[in-house]
Amino acid sequence: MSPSALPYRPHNHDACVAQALTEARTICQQHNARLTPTRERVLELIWQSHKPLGAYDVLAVLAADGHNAAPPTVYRALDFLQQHGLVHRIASLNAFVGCTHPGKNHHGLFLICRCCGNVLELTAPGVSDAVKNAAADEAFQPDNMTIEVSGTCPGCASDTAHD
Amino acid sequence: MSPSALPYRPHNHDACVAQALTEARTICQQHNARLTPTRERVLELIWQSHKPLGAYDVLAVLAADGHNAAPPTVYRALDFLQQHGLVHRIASLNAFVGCTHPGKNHHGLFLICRCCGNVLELTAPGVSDAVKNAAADEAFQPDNMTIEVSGTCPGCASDTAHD
DNA sequence: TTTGCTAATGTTATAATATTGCAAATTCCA
DNA sequence: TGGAATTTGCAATATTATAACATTAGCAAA
Repeated sequence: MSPSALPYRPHNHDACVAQALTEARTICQQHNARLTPTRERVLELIWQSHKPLGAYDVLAVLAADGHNAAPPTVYRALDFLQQHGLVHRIASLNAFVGCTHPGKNHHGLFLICRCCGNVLELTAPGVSDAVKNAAADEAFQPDNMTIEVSGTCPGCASDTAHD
Repeated sequence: MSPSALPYRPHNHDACVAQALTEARTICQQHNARLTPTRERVLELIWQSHKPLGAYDVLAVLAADGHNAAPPTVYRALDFLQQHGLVHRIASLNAFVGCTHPGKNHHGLFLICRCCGNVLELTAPGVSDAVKNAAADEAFQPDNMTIEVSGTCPGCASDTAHD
């Protein structure tokens, strides 16, 4: 099994989160950026599952935490985390997931399961190359790409198979 | 020059619109679907340029037309047009563009110029295949893909080059 | 021609997502 | 410590999208 297939399989998710936070601290240090308590908490919340979380879902948890937060609080934290490559925004869902390859320079491809909602982030060089070629054919200079595929993950496919 | 490079070059855009409307009528007939006046007007508005138009931009024009329209009017028309493959929604912009390959079964790839706002839709089999392969490697069954690339179009690149 | 069905539209309200602008507090560091 | 820059708090508002229900138009069978 490829390690990237994690979200679709049982795994020790606490370890996932812990690792994400540790990596985030390292990266922020390297970038000389401040992973403040709010930012760290938002990152932790985003990482609570492999399902994308909406900004207002984050906001609700912060409120439950007793944090007196307003939308800008959340959007600012999310902007910061995106800027440092710690979370990705899934445009087709208006929601956010933790980046599973932080630090590495990459254009993610996201496999979004319609059934369970989990998102798997892949680094697919073949895809980025194909996109770059297609753009080059039109003399277009790409600087950012959004590639999101929705469908059925292996887990959900096997579940429905014997319904 | 490939014909698909049209949006980035001067062209007789009225002809573009006229052709889009004609094709739309044909397709709706084939689908046994009704291209009502509101739907046709919305399609025409979407086609007024190759820049994506927001739902509320459409709404504003309808209002200026004297049409007593509310958001659902526009969203319904847009849903209809999307269903019949006549317009595409650009997820990263929350906006809509006319489909330049209506009728053909395709997954579009969109090149979005940050500078002029024009969008070029490509049918790039190499890209879809690469995405399908990447998905297959994870045993993921894709059913819809969003591929949006933002960057600089050739026209804008040459403009800024001699600034 | 009426009746009844379905698709389409009108209408009001509201939900969900995101941003602006300014003031206050905190952190950095010289 | 003092001053600049960053971060946060907060209120208001902008933008995008949908829900729910009433009404009307198109069309075919009785």
